[in-house]
Amino acid sequence: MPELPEVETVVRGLREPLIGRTIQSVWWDWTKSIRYPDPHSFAARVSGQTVRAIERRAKYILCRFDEDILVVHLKMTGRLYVVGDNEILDSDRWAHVRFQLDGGRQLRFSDSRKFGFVTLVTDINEIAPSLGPEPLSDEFTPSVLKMRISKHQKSIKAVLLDQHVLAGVGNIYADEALHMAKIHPMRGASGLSNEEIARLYTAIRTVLSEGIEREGASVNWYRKPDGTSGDAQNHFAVYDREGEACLTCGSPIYKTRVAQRGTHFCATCQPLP
DNA sequence: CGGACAACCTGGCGGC
DNA sequence: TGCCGCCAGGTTGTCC
Repeated sequence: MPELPEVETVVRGLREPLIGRTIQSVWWDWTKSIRYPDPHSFAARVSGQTVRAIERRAKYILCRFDEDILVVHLKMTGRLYVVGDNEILDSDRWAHVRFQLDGGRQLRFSDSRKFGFVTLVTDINEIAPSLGPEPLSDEFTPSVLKMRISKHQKSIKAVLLDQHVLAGVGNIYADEALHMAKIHPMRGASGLSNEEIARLYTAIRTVLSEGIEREGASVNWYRKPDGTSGDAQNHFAVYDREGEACLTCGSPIYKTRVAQRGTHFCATCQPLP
């Protein structure tokens, strides 16, 4: 899925068309895309509510009404977008949940793989308790990173993917950040030096910020709410570049398996001790 | 606690 | 062209 930069891009793109709009009705064709409450209760409760704010927490999209919060997780292939009156007949066989808005437009949750979901809560902690800090927030500092990763014995890659340690980093940006910080993904998280942690801190913030500036990475399914692609995929240093030359040293990029995830790295820039 | 793996699903791609 | 196996941005739960 979309990771932090992609979700942030979706959130920014939805504010203009959604804030101030009132949901009139809800249509669905896949019950499990609506996690809570049951679809009929969900539709009844959402109908008549007006969108007051759109925010992001980790990889969750928060659509705030007066009391309730509509939470959306895109998982691997989810999309959230608004179609206008003239495009209302556009077909999207994967748009499993559709919110009819006042003014004639429609908010769609589309998800070919059906891993994602929409749900209704009154507090984000109901679905995502104990999430780690936002990596781009002021509360995230090198010492916070050190404190949070050093208590884990597993690989640094696995720790970066753990949303309870740090919220929002996924498989692509974990590989990119580790390459930028010159740290091998299989290094033990508790064995990193202060200097390495400082580099990793800067690298995480840099790759995520650049990802947002480029409006996300369109690998496969991700699209911005307006339907166009982001640009971050054209700037990957290692992700999806197996066999190609490292942009830093020219050595071939290797792909392996770490934490059960495809993992890309440069053995020259990111040596194991 | 950590690691391996299955589940949840479908589509795209490479190989034969 | 057709079929088959494998891979995929995430998260959660189970088992050892």
